[in-house]
Amino acid sequence: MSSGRVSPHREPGRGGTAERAESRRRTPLNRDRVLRAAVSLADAAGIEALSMRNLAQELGVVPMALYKHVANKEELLDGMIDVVVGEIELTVHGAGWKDGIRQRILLARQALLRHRWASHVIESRTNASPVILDYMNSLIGMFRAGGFSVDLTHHVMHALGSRMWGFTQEVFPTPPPPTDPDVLAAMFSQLAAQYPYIIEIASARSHDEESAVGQGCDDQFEFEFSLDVLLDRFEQLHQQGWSSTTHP
Amino acid sequence: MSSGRVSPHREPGRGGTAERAESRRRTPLNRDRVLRAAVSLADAAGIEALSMRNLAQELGVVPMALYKHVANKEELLDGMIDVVVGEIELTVHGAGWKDGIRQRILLARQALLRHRWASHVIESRTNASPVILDYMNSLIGMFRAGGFSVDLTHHVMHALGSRMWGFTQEVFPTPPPPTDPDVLAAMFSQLAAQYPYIIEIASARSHDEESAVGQGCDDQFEFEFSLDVLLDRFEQLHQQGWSSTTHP
DNA sequence: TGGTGAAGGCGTACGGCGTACACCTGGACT
DNA sequence: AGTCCAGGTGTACGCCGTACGCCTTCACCA
Repeated sequence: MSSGRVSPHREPGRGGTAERAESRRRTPLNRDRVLRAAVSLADAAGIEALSMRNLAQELGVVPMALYKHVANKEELLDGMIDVVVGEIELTVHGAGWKDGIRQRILLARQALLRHRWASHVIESRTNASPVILDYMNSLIGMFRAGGFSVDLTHHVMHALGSRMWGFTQEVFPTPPPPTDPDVLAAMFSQLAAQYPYIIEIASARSHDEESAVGQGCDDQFEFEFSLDVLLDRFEQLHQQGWSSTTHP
Repeated sequence: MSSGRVSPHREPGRGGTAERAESRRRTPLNRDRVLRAAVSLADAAGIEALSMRNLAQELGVVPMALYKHVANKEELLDGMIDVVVGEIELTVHGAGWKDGIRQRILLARQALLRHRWASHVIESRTNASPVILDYMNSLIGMFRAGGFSVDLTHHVMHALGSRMWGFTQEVFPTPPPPTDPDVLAAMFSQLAAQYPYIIEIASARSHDEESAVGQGCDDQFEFEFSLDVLLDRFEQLHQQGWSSTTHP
């Protein structure tokens, strides 16, 4: 694809007509275009396909050209996270801190879900950019506005952890459900003997589905359940005036 | 280092005396030794220093030799996690599900803390080994034994998430505290203007310490706080007979 | 006792990665 | 007209995981 790409420097390209064709890619690359292209590439081909070389090719440019706009790949990833986090809508809905925070986090979740690689990348980041700090600061502010003490807010933010970005690390393995029904049945009975409780749970959540094992859960439900567990308990602690000094 | 290493194949080595010197490394490598060495290497030098080449060198062997014992690096990482998870003490302490689970998870945390790379690796795994399934199965069993319904147990395990391994993804950036006091003060006032709430929190938790900003939190306290938030709320939901069908 | 087969270590090689470094070029500003 | 420099180029280096074929060793059995 995009086979008609030629190095623009070789052609004088002064002719008014030909210039138009080149104009798009001679627009000097800038940091923003690089980040956006990186996000698109990761969206389309997965984060593991995002190499400096692939990204450069996508932009019709030689790999080293990127280094004029980002210091290195780490900084590229930081910038990509900024783009995603920047998409989080910061308007406040709902009444009261609890509803407001709930809605805010669910909006964050939507942004993160549009870029499935983002949760993995965000967890690998070690430096917080202003965009990240803005988000955190405003979230903290919502607790404070709800009357939470500085102390409680601090611990509560820790307890939220990565859930403040709207995702839960899926440490529950959802292995590929084998299609062959015989194989599935055999595997099922063997697993049932060895891991009865896991099978019990996996089988139970067949509300609508009759397909016994696997099949995956309703991620959105699980997320909201977990979020509410946290928020509801936060509320209780707040109401009973919890403090780390009185409850060590 | 280890300069005296020579290919054993070149020397007949039949002489009884010289054989002893070689005996240690001619002990045929096996999967277990490979995994253990990998864990040690990651412990000592960090997970990013763990390459097949480095690991091979550590074992006095050529890189490709490892592939006779592990299929590829992914499987190596899986195996390393098995080693770590296998270190989790599965004896049950405390009375009642809540205490039992709390203790169990804190023991898991200890194992994970002995291998700081493990939390990052465990999150990147996509396949659950029998060792992992064993741990999960037994944890689920503790909820069930405590009278939790299959339904509630399922959601509760999701809510635990990676905390069931005893770690919390530290999405809170603890940037390096600049040593120069002047720089620190300047940075402080600038941050205070832009992220007042963050600064408020960061400054507050100076119980024992007087050093204003940064400095990191008491991880263990934060972990236990978060764990208790979850377990306490789980208990309430259990007592009030929560069910996903009645509380959609 | 000699032959054989498998287990396990070896060597070479390939394609991909991030990126250091020197170079070139076109356009803006003096 | 001359200078500067932002920004794109080309080459090269040292890592990485790992495919493939070879060679040694040794247990086993005829």
